[in-house]
Amino acid sequence: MKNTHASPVAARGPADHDVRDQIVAAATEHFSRYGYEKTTVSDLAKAIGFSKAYIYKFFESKQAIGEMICANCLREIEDDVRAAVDAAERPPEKLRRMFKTVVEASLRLFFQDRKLYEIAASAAGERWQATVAYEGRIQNLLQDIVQQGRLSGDFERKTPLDETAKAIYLVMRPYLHPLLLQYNFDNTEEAPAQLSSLVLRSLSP
Amino acid sequence: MKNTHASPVAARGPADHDVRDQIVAAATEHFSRYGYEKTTVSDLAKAIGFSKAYIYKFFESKQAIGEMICANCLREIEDDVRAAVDAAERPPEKLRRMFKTVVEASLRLFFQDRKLYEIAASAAGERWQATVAYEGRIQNLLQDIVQQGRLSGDFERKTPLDETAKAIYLVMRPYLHPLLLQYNFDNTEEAPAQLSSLVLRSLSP
DNA sequence: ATAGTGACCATAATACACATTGGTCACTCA
DNA sequence: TGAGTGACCAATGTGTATTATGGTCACTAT
Repeated sequence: MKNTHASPVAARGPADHDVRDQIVAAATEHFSRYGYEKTTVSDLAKAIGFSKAYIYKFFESKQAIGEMICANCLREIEDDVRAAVDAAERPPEKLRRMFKTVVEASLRLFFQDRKLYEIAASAAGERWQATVAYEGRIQNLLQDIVQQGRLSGDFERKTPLDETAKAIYLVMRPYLHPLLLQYNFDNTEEAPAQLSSLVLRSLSP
Repeated sequence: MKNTHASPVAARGPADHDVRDQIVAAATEHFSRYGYEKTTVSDLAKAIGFSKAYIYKFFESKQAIGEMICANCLREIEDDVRAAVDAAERPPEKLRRMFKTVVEASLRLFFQDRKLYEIAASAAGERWQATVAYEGRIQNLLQDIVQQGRLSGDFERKTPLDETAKAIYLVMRPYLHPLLLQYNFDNTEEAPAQLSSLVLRSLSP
């Protein structure tokens, strides 16, 4: 069953409830083992020992469950990236690490949890909230790094900050957007380094 | 009928023959009106008043015909781009024009001859020779511009030429690769200008 | 009121018989 | 000899009847 439309997604029922967590746990398990499409809501219901109808007390739709799982995946990537960025001293190195790590983490998700990657990919294709938000946060992170670099004197200050950040984001996008990454496998080896270098050259004061 | 494999494509029979041209003409007509998939080889045969079998004296496969048409489309884009590049005086402006024109021309193909665009897209997805060659030529054009810029003193000379050209190509790729362009519609307005600026900043001596 | 469900519906997925299509080859006719 | 073809095959695509699935709701038991 297809799910082609853009998505305002809302949770439903008690936000903090044991059953909600059970559902998420079961969904993570099933989605990653059998895939999003092949898992039915009834499967999840069976797994937690409740009826299908009860699940809909907590989630508005199957997609909403998918969003949750997808958001978790993306958050893991994001955590990796933030850790890598924090670990680096100076902004230029932060930027390099960010690019490198986001590609590595995305690829790891792709090859290790391919089934979960499929969710992320279709989420990106259908513009689920989870990915839109993720992209926004990555963009912010990027802007922060550029800003830091300006303050530290590592980066130029003439170009408008948001424009610069946006442009850099456009450079990275093909490698962090799950749907696009697929088409860039050939370049995942060298692209992060080469593009980081290019971007850093463009940032030099 | 699907065509999923990579493609060594060869022409067949007499290279320069009236019937070959007729086939190409009929294919251009039919592909752009009804689409590649919906056009059968028999349709083309009927259109030129020969039997289907005769067509295979000139083309190894239906895909080979598609490649021909696709190559023509890509050549049109390329011609546009080269014209725009030639019209610009200095290398920085050449680069700006190149980026802008390749996006415009690709979008024009997309909206004007959507059916032909579909060929280009699947050609890109399946790595037909036509697109591989096209990408290669674009990459060369890019390298030429960078080289000119170095000679004229507009661009820096420290970074290895091929590496620089490759990196810039990676920046442009999402907008000239027909398959990828689809995912970047949101950015086709500002991306060429913003990314050109970024690239040019990275090239400044 | 709260926790939980079976029965139900519209739509989407599947399965399968049947029709098309890409591609080949032995063949004809001039 | 070479331009041109009808008949044929395996494989893919298509129409359709059937099943499975997402989602809702009135309802029960506590």
